[in-house]
Amino acid sequence: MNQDAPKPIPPRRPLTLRDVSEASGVSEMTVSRVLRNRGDVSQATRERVLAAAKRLGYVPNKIAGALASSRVNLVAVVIPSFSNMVFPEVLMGIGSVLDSTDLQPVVGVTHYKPERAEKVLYEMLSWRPSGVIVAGLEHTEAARAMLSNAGCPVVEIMDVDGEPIDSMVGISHRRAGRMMAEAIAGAGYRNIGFAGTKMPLDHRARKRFEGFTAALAKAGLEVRDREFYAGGSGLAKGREMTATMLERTPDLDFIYYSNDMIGAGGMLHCLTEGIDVPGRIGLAGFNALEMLAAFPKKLATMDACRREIGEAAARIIAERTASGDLAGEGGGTRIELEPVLALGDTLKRS
Amino acid sequence: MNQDAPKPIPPRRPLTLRDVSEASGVSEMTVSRVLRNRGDVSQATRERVLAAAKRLGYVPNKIAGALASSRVNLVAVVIPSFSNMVFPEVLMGIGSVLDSTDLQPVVGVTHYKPERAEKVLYEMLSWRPSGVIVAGLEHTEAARAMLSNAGCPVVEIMDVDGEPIDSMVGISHRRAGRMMAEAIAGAGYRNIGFAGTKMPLDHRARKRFEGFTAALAKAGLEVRDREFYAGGSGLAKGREMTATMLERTPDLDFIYYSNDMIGAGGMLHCLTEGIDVPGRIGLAGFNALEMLAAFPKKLATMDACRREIGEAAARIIAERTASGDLAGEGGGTRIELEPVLALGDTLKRS
DNA sequence: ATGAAAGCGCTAACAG
DNA sequence: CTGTTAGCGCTTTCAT
Repeated sequence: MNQDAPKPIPPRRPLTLRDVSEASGVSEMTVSRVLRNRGDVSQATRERVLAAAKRLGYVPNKIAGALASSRVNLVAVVIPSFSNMVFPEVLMGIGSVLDSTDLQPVVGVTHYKPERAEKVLYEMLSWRPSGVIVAGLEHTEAARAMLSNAGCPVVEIMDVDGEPIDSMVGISHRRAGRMMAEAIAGAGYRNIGFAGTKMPLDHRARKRFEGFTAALAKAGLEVRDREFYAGGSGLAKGREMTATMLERTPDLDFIYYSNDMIGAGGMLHCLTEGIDVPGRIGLAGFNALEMLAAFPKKLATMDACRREIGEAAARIIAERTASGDLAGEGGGTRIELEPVLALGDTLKRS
Repeated sequence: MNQDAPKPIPPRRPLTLRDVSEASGVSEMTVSRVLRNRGDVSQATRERVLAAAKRLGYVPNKIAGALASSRVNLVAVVIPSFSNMVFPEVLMGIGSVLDSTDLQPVVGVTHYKPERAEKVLYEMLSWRPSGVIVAGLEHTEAARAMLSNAGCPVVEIMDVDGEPIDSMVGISHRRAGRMMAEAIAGAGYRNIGFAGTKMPLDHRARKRFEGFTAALAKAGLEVRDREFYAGGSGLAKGREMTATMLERTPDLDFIYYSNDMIGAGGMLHCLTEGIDVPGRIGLAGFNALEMLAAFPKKLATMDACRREIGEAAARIIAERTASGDLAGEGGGTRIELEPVLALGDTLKRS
């Protein structure tokens, strides 16, 4: 074997800076500088070190680095679920912004359970992240205490109906519900049903519903029928629920769905049953899933600005991290995005 | 204010074990023992410590803990994308298994770019995770080197057409493509088209296509037309591509789609255009998305066992971590799952 | 059952 | 430009 081209030797124990130092004949400190592109190092030394590190297959130990520097390039992201497309889209927004920094998102999932949220948060904060992005404004007392003392920027996302701990980015779900109710009532629908998820802990869905009923009340209307589901495919459930409601309350002339998946399912039901939409019955969902564009009829919906929310939240963390403003001296940023109504083909123009 | 119920004082600097030690009058070491449920500590001391920790709002510093113990409860998960439902489902499988351990998944996304995969991997390995789960068997040389030397269990998932570095869990995409081709040819279709994503780096899609064409060839057939797309909503793209192909090659009697979203789009196109499916033309997708169940017609598809793959991979990591078998003395586990064909309503029974 | 001492692998701060 | 010296906050190990 050619001695001038030594093969990397698979290490038994993880390599340390010291190994690279010895292999390159340069002090640990200088190796550290080269590897982090910090300070002035001569081109010659730099190359020697890089060559040695590469040949050995050295991967720095961020744990030690983080402990020594008390800097951690992790951003904790706490979301309730992966299952519908809404949070993946928020994550994509976060990722697209953080990709151009050296920050890295770390995701924790709570399944809409406050006690899990507490645990996930505790776990993540114990890694001393550079920032926290958490869905929603409602937290247990313990979670709120942890967030207040996190010692890093905290951005609560999705919702702006409440007081943030630090910063918040989102839409007003009450307003979203209200806007939809006004559009529906304004278009002349009178016998309105609601289909949603069986989730007392989905505060945003609850707020939309509250805004919805409040605005209906103002128009002298109330929800004529409602149906809730848990688990399973949204699309299929939407079909079932729609069938159920139309049978139970035949004179319904509108159904407001708490998300686009069940809304699209309801629309499919009407299409296959030959029910005239939006004449005989109008339909609307929530989220503005891209998917809707492909259906024969476009469901009325409302854009929740998911990607933008992720981007804005990540930007807040990135900026505060860059400026070293850990405590949020500025008093925290508040960004309310505008949910945009899309009438589509399932809500009569008023 | 009641002096017996002192309020937690928001700390300027993160609290340390020492703070809890001083507040409780117990040595740091004992505090550490209590907080980790390790060793014997008297009930009285335990309570004092717990009370102090809670009152102060102490959150342990895992960075220091990990450095001292060289134990990290993180599992690195490297996936190409969040955008379709396939990887979120894998993540749910992983999560469901790790939730009952003290391991925590950390997700990195590569966007199907080898150079990003390398960077993400380097970044994650530098946190010395307890295990790595990475999608696919194809890696750059550098990535392969890092994985080989990771010093922890490495599970390559989704695909089994190749040699794993350590363990692998997945299906054979070549075989999946072959099975579908056999079903299609067996049902009597002869003018077969293919619609897929413009992704030379999606090796699994490529392997399915290879298996597909190989099996067609064996039946004396070849792909009559093909169409590729990039980006955008799958559903909408599926419609467009289908329209395009049917115009260009009117005698097509089957289209095989590389995923269910575009397949469902194609099906919607046929439904709205009144094209007889599966008589005039047959359709099939891939993934067995739950969503398909809600459409008026069920698309023929193949289950890629996404959730099961996630679960099995997580189980391998969890077991190896529990048994301390970091190096994979057992030689690595190989699990090939069986993709299940679902004919649905869009592929004639043979 | 509890404590004291010695690092884990790296980086900040300072010295040359 | 490069090296030296102290820790970072915790856990391991060994006393007591």
